[in-house]
Amino acid sequence: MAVLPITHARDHRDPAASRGQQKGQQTKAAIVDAALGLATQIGLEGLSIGAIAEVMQMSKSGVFAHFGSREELQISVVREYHTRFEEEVFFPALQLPRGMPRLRAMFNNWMQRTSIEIDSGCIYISGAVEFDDRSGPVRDALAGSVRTWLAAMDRAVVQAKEAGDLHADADEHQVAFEIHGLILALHYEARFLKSPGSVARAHCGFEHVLERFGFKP
Amino acid sequence: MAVLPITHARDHRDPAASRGQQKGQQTKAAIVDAALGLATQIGLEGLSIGAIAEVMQMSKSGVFAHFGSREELQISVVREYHTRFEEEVFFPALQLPRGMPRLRAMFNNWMQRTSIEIDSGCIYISGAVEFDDRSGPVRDALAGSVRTWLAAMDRAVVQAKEAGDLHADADEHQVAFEIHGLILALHYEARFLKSPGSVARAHCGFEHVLERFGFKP
DNA sequence: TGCAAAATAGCACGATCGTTCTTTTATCGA
DNA sequence: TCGATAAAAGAACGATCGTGCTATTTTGCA
Repeated sequence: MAVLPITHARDHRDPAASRGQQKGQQTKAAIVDAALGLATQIGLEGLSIGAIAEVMQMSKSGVFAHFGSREELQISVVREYHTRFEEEVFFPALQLPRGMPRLRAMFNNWMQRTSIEIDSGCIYISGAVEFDDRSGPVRDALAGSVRTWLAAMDRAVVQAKEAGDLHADADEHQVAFEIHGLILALHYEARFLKSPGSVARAHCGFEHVLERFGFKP
Repeated sequence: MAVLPITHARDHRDPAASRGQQKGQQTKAAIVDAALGLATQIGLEGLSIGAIAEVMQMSKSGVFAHFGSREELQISVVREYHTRFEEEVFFPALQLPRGMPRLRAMFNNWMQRTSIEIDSGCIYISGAVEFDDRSGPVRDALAGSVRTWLAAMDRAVVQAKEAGDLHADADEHQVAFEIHGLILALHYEARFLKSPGSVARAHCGFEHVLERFGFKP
């Protein structure tokens, strides 16, 4: 389905780029974008081809044909979210030197994204609830993305230890665990309970974690 | 199924109590029990009258008649969960003296319930995701229950301050916020990511929070 | 500009959903 | 045990779901 014919001329110049410019691929990207917007609000399981078709002003079958199954659409959405998360949270932090600057940047970027997601929702959090006792490719894609990010957090903590910013005997995943908890509490209390001041509490909690594990400002 | 016959004597003594023992009320309680079991696994929104009817070996309309709407059924499930949560987590902790013993008990009971819910799921967490940008009576019931519990946590922290177990200037909801984060991280990492050692990390994190806010063992 | 192929639309399918209405069965006091 | 009433079943409804199949339209190169 959606077979790409590759002409000689295009093939010569830049097959990947030309492929990305065909109408189909462009529409598909737009569908994934719309689907991601819907998924952040109503969850991956709440996604329906019909609702996406309405948003896109397309027919159900027109949308469907790009993916072949709802599951494949969900996976595309997870991948798109992963890409954006990396671009927004992870990559900018890599510009900063290892150790405390980068660790702080990672947390701050994560927090900022979560703050935005107080309105729009986060599929790493909603997806975890929807797929926590299921199996299959969607769950695998989701868990893979989250694990990748948490592993990056672990590495950032290790680097902070190596830089002498945190105690050498600090358990890196304990630090990451407590930070993860702050993000989850922020999302829960701000998005569900609508309680004000959650962003400040998460920031405050982050400082506590750093102090506890040896950071001296 | 499992019918309790009602004697005259009962009826004479307390009509209200006997009414509660009529077949219908008993069946309704059994339905709510089954529905709660389902909801912890697939969420409140995943609940379907048909699935409950199958579990109960009843007809759809037989189940439906007890509630009048799916929404009313969901609310009943939330209320049942609230009751059980109180009985299991909150009331036992009230047996202990105010201050650190009670605060510890509340956290430990909460943790233990969350540990069990690694297998069964927690509707305070899944429900928060499902209803975070919706309105209506189900959301209200859910948010009300959660707020009640978090307020009890706040009070327990205040009492620990009054008992001199925590710093007098500690912000009680900051403490509760960080504790809440630990519970959420435990649930996330254990239930979704299946990563081992999460229970120990939550325990460890709790001690860190206490230390940070002035508890000296 | 014409033509193959890709992209999209249209339609129908079986299933499941919550809900309503009617009918049958079970319950329980008199 | 009878009879009123509560409880449960049964059937049907409109809606929506994912998905297949077959037209139709659009695209993009020769």
